[in-house]
Amino acid sequence: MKRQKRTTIYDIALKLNIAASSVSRALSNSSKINADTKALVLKTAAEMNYQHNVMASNLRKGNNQTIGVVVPRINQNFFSNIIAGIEEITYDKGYNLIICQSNELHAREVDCVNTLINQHVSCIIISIAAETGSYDHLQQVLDRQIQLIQFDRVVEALDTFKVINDNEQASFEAVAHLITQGYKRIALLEGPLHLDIFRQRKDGYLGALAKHGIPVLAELMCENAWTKALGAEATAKLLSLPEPPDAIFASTSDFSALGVLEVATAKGISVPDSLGICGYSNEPFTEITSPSITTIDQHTMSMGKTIANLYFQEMEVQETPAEPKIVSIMPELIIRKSSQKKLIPKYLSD
Amino acid sequence: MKRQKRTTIYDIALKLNIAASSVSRALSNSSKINADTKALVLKTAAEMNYQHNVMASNLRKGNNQTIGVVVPRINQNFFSNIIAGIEEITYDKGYNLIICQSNELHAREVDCVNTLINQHVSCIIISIAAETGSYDHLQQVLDRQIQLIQFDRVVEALDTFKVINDNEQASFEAVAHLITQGYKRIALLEGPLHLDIFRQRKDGYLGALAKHGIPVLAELMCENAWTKALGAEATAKLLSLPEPPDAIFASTSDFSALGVLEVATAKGISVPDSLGICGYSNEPFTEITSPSITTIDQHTMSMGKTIANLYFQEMEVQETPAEPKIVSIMPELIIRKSSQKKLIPKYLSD
DNA sequence: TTGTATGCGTTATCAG
DNA sequence: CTGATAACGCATACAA
Repeated sequence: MKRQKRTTIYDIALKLNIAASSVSRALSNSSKINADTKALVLKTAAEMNYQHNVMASNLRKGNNQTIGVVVPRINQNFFSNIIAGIEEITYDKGYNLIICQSNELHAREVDCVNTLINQHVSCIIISIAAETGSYDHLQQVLDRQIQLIQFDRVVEALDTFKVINDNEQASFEAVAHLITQGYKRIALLEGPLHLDIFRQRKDGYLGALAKHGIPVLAELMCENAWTKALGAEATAKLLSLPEPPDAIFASTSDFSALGVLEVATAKGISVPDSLGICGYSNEPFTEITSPSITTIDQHTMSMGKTIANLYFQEMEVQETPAEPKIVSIMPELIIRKSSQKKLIPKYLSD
Repeated sequence: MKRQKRTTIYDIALKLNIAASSVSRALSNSSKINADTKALVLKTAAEMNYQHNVMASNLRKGNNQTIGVVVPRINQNFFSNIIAGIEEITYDKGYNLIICQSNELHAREVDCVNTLINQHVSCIIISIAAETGSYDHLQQVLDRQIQLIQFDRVVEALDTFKVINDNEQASFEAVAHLITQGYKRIALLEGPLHLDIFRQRKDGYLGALAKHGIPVLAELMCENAWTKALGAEATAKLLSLPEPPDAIFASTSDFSALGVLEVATAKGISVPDSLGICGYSNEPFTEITSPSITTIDQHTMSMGKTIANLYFQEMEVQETPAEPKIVSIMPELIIRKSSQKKLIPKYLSD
């Protein structure tokens, strides 16, 4: 079965015995068109089941009302919320969203970016994959005059718009909170340090310890503990140290914090009394573990909106190339039970 | 700053002093081209930083390697997993994915579908919004010869490809399991019954009761209890009945099951001993509540892959319009602690 | 306000 | 195998 020919503006023009350009003007709501002709065209278009061809229109106009998004994984709370936020705004602006996932693989990320370049999207919004690699593909985007916004996991060296969380400050506050609660040997679960976000979180941790005059102990810092399994593994090691920590800041994610909690529970170590825990991300489940897990909310949905708004406010019309801007969003420490030691009243502890 | 002109096949043709059509053939890997010219073109294209213009190509070819997806919410585990699954396949096939969310609103869903029609996507994959409404917009899709796949929440009356879970069978098994565990008064939390999936789940519930000769009691069936809050509310009512239920099947979602659990815990009712609970969806958190929640896994990721494969295997090339097909995926009952009553040994209970 | 003519970047057709 | 040319559907500069 052959695909049926679609109605074009020429078909309408023919039927009404007017010029195609008039039809075009009527449909695009131009000011230079008689109200009556416009009404007639609209009516006829509806009757003829006319559907605007965006591809042709975009080709002619040379711009494509489409934004590409590349994330490591679509089905991860953090990212799906951000995408939802972005979509909320772009939908209102009549833009489309093309979504790709890199699966944390650099090669695939490059592929996705190339696809989006081929599509001539107006803007690419990206959070880079964990796998290390060069950043030529992002430079390509800039070279081709396509707008680029990095978020969360950004390449600092590249001079682009960026929307990030203030990871360092958030981590600082989390660790300061643990210290205030009376924890003294605070361990850190780290993510891959070639990603800035994890370095920043580590800096926050170090800063808080320094501020409170607590010594930094190498044995309490575990590299690459960024999944539930790896978090559990690291915790098992930490808890069997001669002098185990009395708190663990799982700076990588709530999943690793969950790993911590499970190991502690299995070993009969009471949380928060003997071990304080703080995660990162405010995954829905942190609220319902027992005890509930203290964590950091990254305001993901609004982060997505911020990203999209950045494009529409500063980049959509680029008379002069807008000066790249870094927007920092302040995450929020959500204090729950896993970090609230039953404080010994002052008069007793003195 | 003006947007710099992009390199086109004409630029390449000019430089090499050959025809544009030859360049096109070389780039599209045609067979009717000399290997040497082809190599030369490819080399020159790379040097000139040529980038294929998909918009122009699609316009000319009249087909668009793009698939549109419309879901109620992107940031919902079930949907984001399905999208991830779809993307996995479409990526391999070189297709793009345009994603929209209806926010459960009918008007917005219609809007999304129209946008996708305007984009002339090859296929629309949709799970309809909860809000009731007409289905003209879906009929439109069919009328315009655009492939349509419905999944999960489908309009049965429309003769399209469908990928669904066997909700009835899954619910049947869940309730049968509760009965086997010794629960005798099993309540049902229902979703909006104009959505087939919720009707099917109810049918499964009724079927299991019938099979085991358990009377159906209207007072144990709660309509519209499909969020955590509504589930909690319904549970409070159920538990204050003169003869309260001894198990609750939250057929709507794990969130409502969580509502059940929280109310029960607050009232000091022991789960699973005095109250059995079964949810639906296998949200990550069901594993870590205490007690963990028995639920139904819908194999979402593979469901997404099934959907995409359906398109590529049966619909991409449509010599004759393919006969719509319904693919049913069998969900899996995940038995956890919330439904495992400590059975009283036979010799004591007799 | 309306019509005419042209081009956006490709690819398909046809003749060579 | 290669080149010339038309066409995909639309929007715009220009003329009327």
